[in-house]
Amino acid sequence: MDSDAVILDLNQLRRSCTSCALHELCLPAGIYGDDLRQLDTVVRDKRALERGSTLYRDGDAFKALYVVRSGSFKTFLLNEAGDMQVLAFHLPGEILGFDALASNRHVSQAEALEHSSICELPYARLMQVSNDVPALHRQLMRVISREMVIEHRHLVMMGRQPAQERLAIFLQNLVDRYASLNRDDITLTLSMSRYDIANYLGLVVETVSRLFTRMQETGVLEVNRKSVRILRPDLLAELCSTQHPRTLKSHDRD
Amino acid sequence: MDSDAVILDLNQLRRSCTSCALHELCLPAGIYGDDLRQLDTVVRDKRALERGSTLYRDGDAFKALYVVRSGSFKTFLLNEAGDMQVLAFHLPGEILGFDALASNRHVSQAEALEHSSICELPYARLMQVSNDVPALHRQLMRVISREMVIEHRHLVMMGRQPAQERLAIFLQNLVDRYASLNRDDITLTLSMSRYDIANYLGLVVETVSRLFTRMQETGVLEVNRKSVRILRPDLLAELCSTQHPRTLKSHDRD
DNA sequence: GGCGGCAGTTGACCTCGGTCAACTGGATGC
DNA sequence: GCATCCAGTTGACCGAGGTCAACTGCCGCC
Repeated sequence: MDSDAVILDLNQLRRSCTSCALHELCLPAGIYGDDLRQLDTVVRDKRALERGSTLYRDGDAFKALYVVRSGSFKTFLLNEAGDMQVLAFHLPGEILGFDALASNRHVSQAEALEHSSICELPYARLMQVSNDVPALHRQLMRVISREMVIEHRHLVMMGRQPAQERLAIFLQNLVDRYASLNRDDITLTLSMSRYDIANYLGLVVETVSRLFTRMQETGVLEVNRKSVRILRPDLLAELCSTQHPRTLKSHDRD
Repeated sequence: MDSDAVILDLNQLRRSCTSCALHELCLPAGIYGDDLRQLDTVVRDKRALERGSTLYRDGDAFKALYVVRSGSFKTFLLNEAGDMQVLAFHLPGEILGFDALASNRHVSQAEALEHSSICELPYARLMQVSNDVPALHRQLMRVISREMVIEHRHLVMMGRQPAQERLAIFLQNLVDRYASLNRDDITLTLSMSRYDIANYLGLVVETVSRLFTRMQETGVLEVNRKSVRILRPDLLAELCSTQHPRTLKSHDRD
Protein backbone atom coordinates (compact mmCIF):
# COMPACT_ATOMS: atom_id res chain seq x y z
CA MET A 1 0.00 0.00 0.00
CA ASP A 2 1.13 3.52 -0.56
CA SER A 3 -1.29 5.26 1.71
CA ASP A 4 1.71 6.59 3.62
CA ALA A 5 2.52 8.57 0.50
CA VAL A 6 -0.75 10.47 0.82
CA ILE A 7 0.29 13.81 2.15
CA LEU A 8 -2.79 15.00 3.91
CA ASP A 9 -4.71 13.03 6.40
CA LEU A 10 -8.00 12.14 4.80
CA ASN A 11 -9.75 13.29 7.94
CA GLN A 12 -8.69 16.80 7.14
CA LEU A 13 -10.62 16.75 3.92
CA ARG A 14 -13.97 18.45 4.08
CA ARG A 15 -16.70 18.83 1.63
CA SER A 16 -16.31 22.48 0.78
CA CYS A 17 -13.57 24.92 -0.09
CA THR A 18 -14.58 26.96 2.93
CA SER A 19 -13.28 24.37 5.30
CA CYS A 20 -10.76 22.60 3.10
CA ALA A 21 -7.25 22.28 4.47
CA LEU A 22 -5.86 23.35 1.11
CA HIS A 23 -7.81 26.56 1.20
CA GLU A 24 -4.85 28.91 1.16
CA LEU A 25 -2.87 27.04 -1.48
CA CYS A 26 -5.60 26.29 -3.91
CA LEU A 27 -7.90 28.29 -6.12
CA PRO A 28 -9.71 29.91 -3.16
CA ALA A 29 -6.55 31.72 -2.03
CA GLY A 30 -7.49 35.36 -1.67
CA ILE A 31 -11.19 34.69 -2.03
CA TYR A 32 -13.43 35.10 0.98
CA GLY A 33 -16.94 35.36 2.31
CA ASP A 34 -19.77 35.18 -0.18
CA ASP A 35 -17.36 34.85 -3.07
CA LEU A 36 -15.91 31.73 -1.54
CA ARG A 37 -19.37 30.28 -0.97
CA GLN A 38 -20.07 30.95 -4.63
CA LEU A 39 -16.92 29.12 -5.58
CA ASP A 40 -18.12 26.23 -3.47
CA THR A 41 -21.04 25.82 -5.82
CA VAL A 42 -18.61 25.08 -8.63
CA VAL A 43 -16.76 22.23 -7.05
CA ARG A 44 -18.19 18.85 -7.87
CA ASP A 45 -17.61 15.25 -7.30
CA LYS A 46 -14.47 14.63 -5.33
CA ARG A 47 -13.35 11.54 -7.17
CA ALA A 48 -10.73 9.09 -5.99
CA LEU A 49 -8.24 7.60 -8.43
CA GLU A 50 -6.04 4.57 -8.10
CA ARG A 51 -2.34 4.61 -8.86
CA GLY A 52 -1.78 4.53 -12.60
CA SER A 53 -5.27 5.58 -13.58
CA THR A 54 -5.72 8.38 -16.07
CA LEU A 55 -7.54 11.60 -15.24
CA TYR A 56 -7.56 12.82 -18.83
CA ARG A 57 -5.67 12.01 -21.96
CA ASP A 58 -4.60 13.71 -25.14
CA GLY A 59 -7.62 14.46 -27.29
CA ASP A 60 -10.21 14.29 -24.53
CA ALA A 61 -12.83 16.98 -24.69
CA PHE A 62 -12.25 19.72 -22.15
CA LYS A 63 -14.87 19.60 -19.46
CA ALA A 64 -13.26 20.64 -16.24
CA LEU A 65 -10.20 21.72 -14.37
CA TYR A 66 -9.06 19.45 -11.57
CA VAL A 67 -7.54 20.23 -8.22
CA VAL A 68 -5.39 17.62 -6.51
CA ARG A 69 -6.82 17.03 -3.03
CA SER A 70 -4.54 14.24 -1.96
CA GLY A 71 -1.91 12.10 -3.60
CA SER A 72 -0.05 13.21 -6.70
CA PHE A 73 -0.18 13.22 -10.47
CA LYS A 74 2.14 13.46 -13.39
CA THR A 75 1.21 15.23 -16.60
CA PHE A 76 2.99 14.28 -19.77
CA LEU A 77 3.00 14.42 -23.54
CA LEU A 78 3.16 11.39 -25.80
CA ASN A 79 4.36 11.77 -29.36
CA GLU A 80 3.27 9.60 -32.27
CA ALA A 81 6.05 7.11 -31.51
CA GLY A 82 4.80 6.77 -27.95
CA ASP A 83 7.74 8.63 -26.45
CA MET A 84 6.85 10.35 -23.23
CA GLN A 85 7.90 13.71 -21.88
CA VAL A 86 6.87 14.36 -18.30
CA LEU A 87 5.78 17.98 -18.01
CA ALA A 88 5.13 18.25 -14.32
CA PHE A 89 4.33 16.54 -11.07
CA HIS A 90 1.28 17.85 -9.25
CA LEU A 91 0.86 17.88 -5.49
CA PRO A 92 -2.21 18.71 -3.38
CA GLY A 93 -3.67 22.16 -4.02
CA GLU A 94 -2.32 22.29 -7.55
CA ILE A 95 -4.59 22.61 -10.54
CA LEU A 96 -4.48 20.47 -13.66
CA GLY A 97 -6.00 20.88 -17.07
CA PHE A 98 -5.09 24.39 -18.22
CA ASP A 99 -3.55 22.96 -21.38
CA ALA A 100 -7.06 22.38 -22.73
CA LEU A 101 -8.26 25.98 -22.58
CA ALA A 102 -6.69 26.85 -25.92
CA SER A 103 -8.36 24.22 -28.08
CA ASN A 104 -11.12 22.80 -25.89
CA ARG A 105 -9.29 19.48 -25.96
CA HIS A 106 -6.65 18.21 -23.66
CA VAL A 107 -3.29 18.04 -25.33
CA SER A 108 -1.54 16.17 -22.57
CA GLN A 109 -2.24 13.30 -20.26
CA ALA A 110 -2.62 13.24 -16.49
CA GLU A 111 -2.11 10.10 -14.44
CA ALA A 112 -2.28 9.41 -10.72
CA LEU A 113 1.06 8.37 -9.23
CA GLU A 114 -0.56 6.89 -6.16
CA HIS A 115 -4.00 6.61 -4.64
CA SER A 116 -5.24 10.17 -5.05
CA SER A 117 -8.36 12.29 -4.93
CA ILE A 118 -9.36 15.36 -6.86
CA CYS A 119 -11.93 18.14 -6.95
CA GLU A 120 -13.54 18.67 -10.30
CA LEU A 121 -14.28 22.21 -11.45
CA PRO A 122 -16.59 22.06 -14.48
CA TYR A 123 -15.29 24.83 -16.67
CA ALA A 124 -18.63 26.15 -17.89
CA ARG A 125 -19.80 26.56 -14.31
CA LEU A 126 -16.49 28.08 -13.30
CA MET A 127 -16.84 30.69 -16.03
CA GLN A 128 -20.40 31.48 -14.98
CA VAL A 129 -19.39 32.05 -11.40
CA SER A 130 -16.32 34.03 -12.27
CA ASN A 131 -18.50 36.42 -14.24
CA ASP A 132 -20.07 37.34 -10.90
CA VAL A 133 -16.86 37.07 -8.95
CA PRO A 134 -14.09 39.11 -10.53
CA ALA A 135 -11.69 37.97 -7.82
CA LEU A 136 -12.06 34.41 -9.01
CA HIS A 137 -11.30 35.46 -12.50
CA ARG A 138 -8.11 37.20 -11.49
CA GLN A 139 -7.13 34.28 -9.30
CA LEU A 140 -7.55 31.89 -12.21
CA MET A 141 -5.26 33.98 -14.36
CA ARG A 142 -2.77 34.18 -11.53
CA VAL A 143 -2.73 30.43 -11.19
CA ILE A 144 -2.15 29.86 -14.90
CA SER A 145 0.56 32.46 -14.87
CA ARG A 146 2.23 30.76 -11.92
CA GLU A 147 2.14 27.55 -13.91
CA MET A 148 3.94 29.33 -16.73
CA VAL A 149 6.62 30.67 -14.43
CA ILE A 150 7.21 27.17 -13.11
CA GLU A 151 7.59 25.91 -16.64
CA HIS A 152 10.12 28.63 -17.35
CA ARG A 153 12.25 27.28 -14.55
CA HIS A 154 11.85 23.77 -15.90
CA LEU A 155 13.00 25.05 -19.25
CA VAL A 156 16.09 26.68 -17.81
CA MET A 157 16.94 23.43 -16.10
CA MET A 158 16.59 21.48 -19.31
CA GLY A 159 18.52 24.00 -21.34
CA ARG A 160 21.40 24.86 -19.12
CA GLN A 161 21.92 22.75 -16.01
CA PRO A 162 24.14 19.68 -15.78
CA ALA A 163 22.66 16.45 -14.49
CA GLN A 164 23.49 16.76 -10.81
CA GLU A 165 22.05 20.27 -10.57
CA ARG A 166 18.88 19.05 -12.19
CA LEU A 167 18.30 16.36 -9.62
CA ALA A 168 19.23 18.72 -6.80
CA ILE A 169 16.78 21.35 -8.04
CA PHE A 170 14.09 18.72 -8.41
CA LEU A 171 14.56 17.52 -4.84
CA GLN A 172 14.83 21.02 -3.44
CA ASN A 173 11.63 21.87 -5.21
CA LEU A 174 9.80 18.91 -3.70
CA VAL A 175 11.11 19.82 -0.26
CA ASP A 176 9.81 23.36 -0.70
CA ARG A 177 6.42 22.28 -1.93
CA TYR A 178 5.93 19.73 0.79
CA ALA A 179 7.06 22.32 3.32
CA SER A 180 4.23 24.58 2.24
CA LEU A 181 1.93 21.65 2.91
CA ASN A 182 3.05 21.67 6.52
CA ARG A 183 5.36 18.73 6.16
CA ASP A 184 8.48 20.33 7.43
CA ASP A 185 10.43 17.19 8.11
CA ILE A 186 12.94 16.43 5.44
CA THR A 187 12.05 12.92 4.43
CA LEU A 188 10.48 12.81 1.01
CA THR A 189 8.39 9.92 -0.18
CA LEU A 190 8.74 9.95 -3.91
CA SER A 191 5.54 8.80 -5.48
CA MET A 192 7.04 8.79 -8.97
CA SER A 193 9.36 6.17 -10.42
CA ARG A 194 13.01 6.77 -11.28
CA TYR A 195 11.90 6.61 -14.91
CA ASP A 196 9.50 9.48 -14.38
CA ILE A 197 12.11 11.53 -12.55
CA ALA A 198 14.71 10.92 -15.22
CA ASN A 199 12.28 11.75 -17.97
CA TYR A 200 11.12 14.92 -16.25
CA LEU A 201 14.74 16.03 -15.89
CA GLY A 202 15.69 15.20 -19.46
CA LEU A 203 18.04 12.44 -18.33
CA VAL A 204 18.07 8.65 -18.42
CA VAL A 205 17.25 6.48 -15.48
CA GLU A 206 20.83 5.22 -15.09
CA THR A 207 22.08 8.75 -14.63
CA VAL A 208 19.49 9.50 -11.97
CA SER A 209 20.38 6.31 -10.19
CA ARG A 210 24.09 7.15 -10.22
CA LEU A 211 23.35 10.66 -8.96
CA PHE A 212 21.30 9.35 -6.03
CA THR A 213 24.18 7.06 -5.18
CA ARG A 214 26.70 9.85 -5.41
CA MET A 215 24.61 12.20 -3.29
CA GLN A 216 24.30 9.46 -0.73
CA GLU A 217 28.06 8.89 -0.76
CA THR A 218 28.71 12.58 -0.24
CA GLY A 219 26.32 12.59 2.71
CA VAL A 220 23.73 14.91 1.19
CA LEU A 221 20.93 12.44 1.56
CA GLU A 222 19.95 8.89 2.35
CA VAL A 223 17.98 6.92 -0.22
CA ASN A 224 15.91 3.87 0.34
CA ARG A 225 13.75 3.09 -2.65
CA LYS A 226 10.98 5.70 -2.62
CA SER A 227 12.13 7.30 0.57
CA VAL A 228 14.69 10.11 0.41
CA ARG A 229 15.88 11.71 3.60
CA ILE A 230 17.71 14.99 3.21
CA LEU A 231 20.58 14.92 5.68
CA ARG A 232 22.30 18.12 4.61
CA PRO A 233 19.79 20.64 3.24
CA ASP A 234 22.63 23.14 3.02
CA LEU A 235 24.63 20.93 0.67
CA LEU A 236 21.54 20.21 -1.37
CA ALA A 237 20.91 23.93 -1.76
CA GLU A 238 24.51 24.38 -2.91
CA LEU A 239 24.15 21.72 -5.55
CA CYS A 240 21.22 23.61 -7.04
CA SER A 241 23.33 26.35 -8.58
CA THR A 242 25.67 25.39 -11.34
CA GLN A 243 29.38 25.46 -10.56
CA HIS A 244 30.33 25.48 -14.25
CA PRO A 245 28.36 28.21 -16.00
CA ARG A 246 27.63 26.88 -19.44
CA THR A 247 25.82 29.84 -20.81
CA LEU A 248 26.67 33.08 -22.40
CA LYS A 249 26.09 36.25 -20.47
CA SER A 250 23.43 38.56 -21.74
CA HIS A 251 25.29 40.87 -24.03
CA ASP A 252 24.93 44.45 -22.90
CA ARG A 253 23.75 46.53 -25.67
CA ASP A 254 22.91 50.09 -24.72
CA MET B 1 18.71 48.88 -41.65
CA ASP B 2 16.56 45.92 -40.85
CA SER B 3 13.30 47.33 -42.00
CA ASP B 4 13.16 44.46 -44.48
CA ALA B 5 12.81 42.21 -41.46
CA VAL B 6 9.59 43.93 -40.48
CA ILE B 7 6.96 41.45 -41.48
CA LEU B 8 3.97 43.62 -42.07
CA ASP B 9 3.90 46.66 -44.20
CA LEU B 10 3.52 49.59 -41.87
CA ASN B 11 0.80 50.94 -44.08
CA GLN B 12 -1.34 48.04 -43.05
CA LEU B 13 -1.28 49.14 -39.46
CA ARG B 14 -4.33 51.04 -38.35
CA ARG B 15 -5.21 52.64 -35.14
CA SER B 16 -7.82 50.20 -33.91
CA CYS B 17 -8.22 46.47 -33.53
CA THR B 18 -11.28 46.67 -35.73
CA SER B 19 -9.21 47.41 -38.77
CA CYS B 20 -5.88 45.93 -37.72
CA ALA B 21 -4.30 43.44 -40.08
CA LEU B 22 -3.50 41.17 -37.15
CA HIS B 23 -7.12 41.04 -36.14
CA GLU B 24 -7.61 37.32 -36.59
CA LEU B 25 -4.33 36.28 -34.97
CA CYS B 26 -4.35 38.55 -32.01
CA LEU B 27 -6.46 38.99 -28.93
CA PRO B 28 -9.53 40.08 -30.94
CA ALA B 29 -9.80 36.68 -32.62
CA GLY B 30 -13.36 35.51 -32.10
CA ILE B 31 -14.51 38.87 -30.80
CA TYR B 32 -16.83 40.97 -32.91
CA GLY B 33 -19.13 43.96 -33.10
CA ASP B 34 -19.65 45.96 -29.94
CA ASP B 35 -17.34 43.70 -27.97
CA LEU B 36 -14.53 44.46 -30.36
CA ARG B 37 -15.20 48.16 -30.13
CA GLN B 38 -14.99 47.82 -26.37
CA LEU B 39 -11.68 46.06 -26.68
CA ASP B 40 -10.51 48.96 -28.79
CA THR B 41 -10.90 51.22 -25.78
CA VAL B 42 -8.29 49.16 -23.97
CA VAL B 43 -5.51 49.44 -26.48
CA ARG B 44 -3.18 52.30 -25.83
CA ASP B 45 -0.08 53.88 -27.11
CA LYS B 46 1.36 52.00 -30.00
CA ARG B 47 4.98 52.45 -29.12
CA ALA B 48 7.92 51.83 -31.39
CA LEU B 49 11.08 50.20 -30.07
CA GLU B 50 14.55 50.08 -31.53
CA ARG B 51 16.54 46.91 -31.87
CA GLY B 52 17.97 45.90 -28.51
CA SER B 53 15.67 48.03 -26.41
CA THR B 54 13.90 46.50 -23.47
CA LEU B 55 10.12 46.37 -23.18
CA TYR B 56 10.17 45.15 -19.59
CA ARG B 57 12.67 43.53 -17.31
CA ASP B 58 12.75 41.21 -14.35
CA GLY B 59 11.27 42.95 -11.31
CA ASP B 60 9.33 45.60 -13.21
CA ALA B 61 5.87 46.26 -11.84
CA PHE B 62 3.18 44.69 -13.96
CA LYS B 63 1.21 47.34 -15.76
CA ALA B 64 0.19 45.97 -19.09
CA LEU B 65 0.26 43.15 -21.57
CA TYR B 66 1.87 43.90 -24.91
CA VAL B 67 0.99 42.77 -28.39
CA VAL B 68 3.66 42.70 -31.05
CA ARG B 69 2.43 44.75 -33.99
CA SER B 70 5.52 44.55 -36.12
CA GLY B 71 9.04 43.31 -35.70
CA SER B 72 9.94 40.68 -33.15
CA PHE B 73 10.98 40.18 -29.56
CA LYS B 74 12.78 37.68 -27.43
CA THR B 75 11.81 36.96 -23.86
CA PHE B 76 14.39 35.50 -21.54
CA LEU B 77 15.41 34.83 -17.96
CA LEU B 78 18.63 36.00 -16.38
CA ASN B 79 19.96 34.24 -13.31
CA GLU B 80 22.08 35.87 -10.61
CA ALA B 81 25.24 35.07 -12.55
CA GLY B 82 23.86 36.84 -15.61
CA ASP B 83 23.33 33.64 -17.57
CA MET B 84 20.54 33.94 -20.06
CA GLN B 85 17.89 31.46 -21.07
CA VAL B 86 15.81 32.52 -24.04
CA LEU B 87 12.22 31.47 -23.39
CA ALA B 88 10.58 32.44 -26.65
CA PHE B 89 10.64 34.57 -29.75
CA HIS B 90 7.54 36.64 -30.37
CA LEU B 91 6.21 37.56 -33.78
CA PRO B 92 3.42 39.98 -34.74
CA GLY B 93 0.06 39.19 -33.16
CA GLU B 94 1.64 37.45 -30.20
CA ILE B 95 1.14 38.67 -26.66
CA LEU B 96 3.88 39.24 -24.11
CA GLY B 97 3.80 39.72 -20.38
CA PHE B 98 1.69 36.89 -18.99
CA ASP B 99 4.54 35.90 -16.70
CA ALA B 100 3.69 38.88 -14.48
CA LEU B 101 0.11 37.93 -13.70
CA ALA B 102 1.14 35.63 -10.86
CA SER B 103 3.11 38.10 -8.76
CA ASN B 104 2.30 41.49 -10.27
CA ARG B 105 5.93 41.78 -11.26
CA HIS B 106 7.60 40.67 -14.42
CA VAL B 107 9.87 37.73 -13.84
CA SER B 108 11.46 37.77 -17.25
CA GLN B 109 12.80 40.28 -19.71
CA ALA B 110 11.55 41.22 -23.17
CA GLU B 111 13.78 42.84 -25.77
CA ALA B 112 13.16 43.94 -29.34
CA LEU B 113 15.20 41.99 -31.88
CA GLU B 114 14.74 44.61 -34.56
CA HIS B 115 12.85 47.86 -35.02
CA SER B 116 9.43 46.88 -33.69
CA SER B 117 6.14 48.29 -32.55
CA ILE B 118 3.67 47.14 -29.94
CA CYS B 119 0.17 47.71 -28.64
CA GLU B 120 -0.06 48.21 -24.92
CA LEU B 121 -3.00 46.71 -23.04
CA PRO B 122 -3.12 48.20 -19.54
CA TYR B 123 -4.14 45.28 -17.40
CA ALA B 124 -6.48 47.11 -15.06
CA ARG B 125 -8.45 48.43 -18.02
CA LEU B 126 -8.36 45.03 -19.70
CA MET B 127 -9.89 43.46 -16.60
CA GLN B 128 -12.59 46.13 -16.42
CA VAL B 129 -13.60 45.56 -19.99
CA SER B 130 -13.47 41.80 -19.74
CA ASN B 131 -15.93 41.97 -16.87
CA ASP B 132 -18.42 43.30 -19.41
CA VAL B 133 -17.22 41.13 -22.23
CA PRO B 134 -17.08 37.48 -21.22
CA ALA B 135 -15.77 36.57 -24.67
CA LEU B 136 -12.67 38.63 -24.00
CA HIS B 137 -12.14 36.86 -20.78
CA ARG B 138 -12.31 33.46 -22.38
CA GLN B 139 -10.09 34.60 -25.20
CA LEU B 140 -7.47 35.78 -22.72
CA MET B 141 -7.45 32.41 -21.02
CA ARG B 142 -7.21 30.71 -24.39
CA VAL B 143 -4.20 32.78 -25.32
CA ILE B 144 -2.37 32.04 -22.08
CA SER B 145 -3.18 28.38 -22.48
CA ARG B 146 -1.84 28.41 -26.02
CA GLU B 147 1.33 29.92 -24.65
CA MET B 148 1.59 27.02 -22.22
CA VAL B 149 1.12 24.46 -24.96
CA ILE B 150 3.90 26.08 -26.95
CA GLU B 151 6.16 25.89 -23.92
CA HIS B 152 5.37 22.24 -23.55
CA ARG B 153 6.70 21.66 -27.03
CA HIS B 154 9.79 23.68 -26.22
CA LEU B 155 10.28 21.50 -23.18
CA VAL B 156 10.02 18.30 -25.19
CA MET B 157 12.62 19.65 -27.57
CA MET B 158 14.99 20.48 -24.75
CA GLY B 159 14.44 17.21 -23.01
CA ARG B 160 14.51 14.71 -25.78
CA GLN B 161 15.58 15.93 -29.19
CA PRO B 162 19.11 15.81 -30.56
CA ALA B 163 20.67 18.99 -31.88
CA GLN B 164 19.75 18.73 -35.55
CA GLU B 165 16.10 18.02 -34.77
CA ARG B 166 16.02 21.05 -32.50
CA LEU B 167 17.17 23.39 -35.21
CA ALA B 168 14.87 21.79 -37.76
CA ILE B 169 11.88 22.17 -35.43
CA PHE B 170 12.83 25.76 -34.74
CA LEU B 171 12.98 26.60 -38.44
CA GLN B 172 9.83 24.68 -39.26
CA ASN B 173 8.10 26.55 -36.51
CA LEU B 174 9.18 29.92 -37.90
CA VAL B 175 8.06 28.88 -41.36
CA ASP B 176 4.65 27.95 -39.97
CA ARG B 177 4.26 31.15 -38.01
CA TYR B 178 5.31 33.35 -40.86
CA ALA B 179 2.99 31.40 -43.12
CA SER B 180 0.07 32.35 -40.92
CA LEU B 181 1.17 35.95 -41.37
CA ASN B 182 0.60 35.56 -45.10
CA ARG B 183 4.25 35.20 -45.91
CA ASP B 184 4.08 31.96 -47.78
CA ASP B 185 7.43 32.16 -49.51
CA ILE B 186 10.06 30.11 -47.82
CA THR B 187 12.80 32.60 -47.19
CA LEU B 188 13.14 33.43 -43.54
CA THR B 189 14.84 36.54 -42.30
CA LEU B 190 16.09 35.64 -38.87
CA SER B 191 15.92 38.68 -36.65
CA MET B 192 17.70 36.90 -33.81
CA SER B 193 21.41 36.18 -33.57
CA ARG B 194 22.98 32.72 -33.71
CA TYR B 195 23.62 33.14 -30.01
CA ASP B 196 19.94 33.65 -29.33
CA ILE B 197 18.99 30.68 -31.46
CA ALA B 198 21.56 28.44 -29.80
CA ASN B 199 20.49 29.56 -26.36
CA TYR B 200 16.82 29.05 -27.13
CA LEU B 201 17.56 25.53 -28.33
CA GLY B 202 19.78 24.65 -25.38
CA LEU B 203 22.85 24.39 -27.60
CA VAL B 204 26.01 26.45 -28.15
CA VAL B 205 26.53 28.76 -31.06
CA GLU B 206 29.18 26.55 -32.68
CA THR B 207 26.75 23.66 -32.87
CA VAL B 208 24.08 25.80 -34.49
CA SER B 209 26.61 27.09 -36.97
CA ARG B 210 27.73 23.56 -37.89
CA LEU B 211 24.12 22.46 -38.27
CA PHE B 212 23.32 25.31 -40.65
CA THR B 213 26.35 24.33 -42.67
CA ARG B 214 25.35 20.68 -42.71
CA MET B 215 21.78 21.46 -43.71
CA GLN B 216 23.11 23.60 -46.49
CA GLU B 217 25.43 20.82 -47.65
CA THR B 218 22.56 18.34 -47.72
CA GLY B 219 20.51 20.77 -49.80
CA VAL B 220 17.80 21.39 -47.21
CA LEU B 221 18.36 25.11 -47.18
CA GLU B 222 20.56 27.97 -48.23
CA VAL B 223 21.97 30.26 -45.58
CA ASN B 224 23.31 33.71 -45.99
CA ARG B 225 23.79 35.44 -42.69
CA LYS B 226 20.31 36.31 -41.46
CA SER B 227 18.59 35.00 -44.53
CA VAL B 228 17.58 31.34 -44.66
CA ARG B 229 15.89 29.99 -47.73
CA ILE B 230 14.20 26.63 -47.34
CA LEU B 231 14.94 24.70 -50.53
CA ARG B 232 13.46 21.36 -49.48
CA PRO B 233 10.57 21.84 -47.04
CA ASP B 234 9.97 18.10 -47.25
CA LEU B 235 13.47 17.30 -45.98
CA LEU B 236 13.15 19.92 -43.27
CA ALA B 237 9.92 18.33 -42.10
CA GLU B 238 11.63 14.95 -42.00
CA LEU B 239 14.44 16.28 -39.85
CA CYS B 240 11.88 17.43 -37.29
CA SER B 241 11.13 13.96 -36.00
CA THR B 242 13.90 12.15 -34.27
CA GLN B 243 15.39 9.19 -36.06
CA HIS B 244 16.93 7.80 -32.87
CA PRO B 245 14.25 7.66 -30.22
CA ARG B 246 15.96 8.47 -26.97
CA THR B 247 13.01 8.12 -24.71
CA LEU B 248 11.22 5.36 -22.98
CA LYS B 249 7.80 4.43 -24.15
CA SER B 250 4.94 5.14 -21.84
CA HIS B 251 4.53 1.95 -19.92
CA ASP B 252 1.10 0.56 -20.56
CA ARG B 253 -0.69 0.02 -17.39
CA ASP B 254 -4.36 -0.70 -17.82
C1' DG C 1 9.36 -20.87 -0.32
C1' DG C 2 10.85 -20.90 -4.90
C1' DC C 3 10.07 -18.35 -9.17
C1' DG C 4 9.24 -14.62 -12.39
C1' DG C 5 9.13 -9.96 -13.23
C1' DC C 6 10.22 -5.49 -12.99
C1' DA C 7 12.35 -1.25 -10.72
C1' DG C 8 16.53 0.12 -9.76
C1' DT C 9 21.75 -0.14 -9.63
C1' DT C 10 26.33 -0.69 -11.36
C1' DG C 11 29.99 -1.08 -14.75
C1' DA C 12 32.28 -0.62 -19.42
C1' DC C 13 32.19 1.76 -23.32
C1' DC C 14 31.12 5.30 -26.79
C1' DT C 15 29.12 9.35 -28.87
C1' DC C 16 27.12 13.76 -29.33
C1' DG C 17 27.77 18.02 -28.58
C1' DG C 18 30.55 21.23 -25.68
C1' DT C 19 35.16 23.68 -25.25
C1' DC C 20 38.88 26.15 -26.87
C1' DA C 21 41.24 28.39 -30.26
C1' DA C 22 42.05 30.06 -34.78
C1' DC C 23 40.10 32.05 -38.59
C1' DT C 24 36.72 34.67 -41.97
C1' DG C 25 34.17 38.22 -43.69
C1' DG C 26 30.74 42.08 -43.36
C1' DA C 27 30.06 46.42 -41.33
C1' DT C 28 31.74 50.69 -39.42
C1' DG C 29 34.83 54.36 -38.76
C1' DC C 30 38.74 57.39 -39.65
C1' DG D 1 41.35 52.29 -48.44
C1' DC D 2 42.82 50.29 -44.31
C1' DA D 3 42.05 49.04 -39.36
C1' DT D 4 38.99 47.37 -36.04
C1' DC D 5 35.42 44.76 -34.29
C1' DC D 6 32.31 41.36 -33.68
C1' DA D 7 29.10 37.73 -35.49
C1' DG D 8 29.65 33.70 -37.31
C1' DT D 9 32.37 29.58 -39.00
C1' DT D 10 35.56 25.79 -38.81
C1' DG D 11 38.68 22.43 -36.77
C1' DA D 12 40.76 19.51 -33.04
C1' DC D 13 39.92 17.69 -28.88
C1' DC D 14 37.44 16.07 -24.79
C1' DG D 15 34.13 14.85 -21.32
C1' DA D 16 29.36 14.46 -19.43
C1' DG D 17 26.07 11.68 -19.92
C1' DG D 18 23.87 8.19 -22.95
C1' DT D 19 23.88 3.12 -24.33
C1' DC D 20 24.12 -1.56 -23.54
C1' DA D 21 24.43 -5.29 -20.69
C1' DA D 22 24.73 -7.66 -16.43
C1' DC D 23 23.21 -7.86 -12.00
C1' DT D 24 20.42 -7.10 -7.46
C1' DG D 25 16.71 -7.19 -4.64
C1' DC D 26 11.96 -6.41 -3.59
C1' DC D 27 7.33 -8.02 -4.31
C1' DG D 28 3.69 -10.75 -5.61
C1' DC D 29 2.11 -15.24 -6.84
C1' DC D 30 1.20 -20.00 -7.06
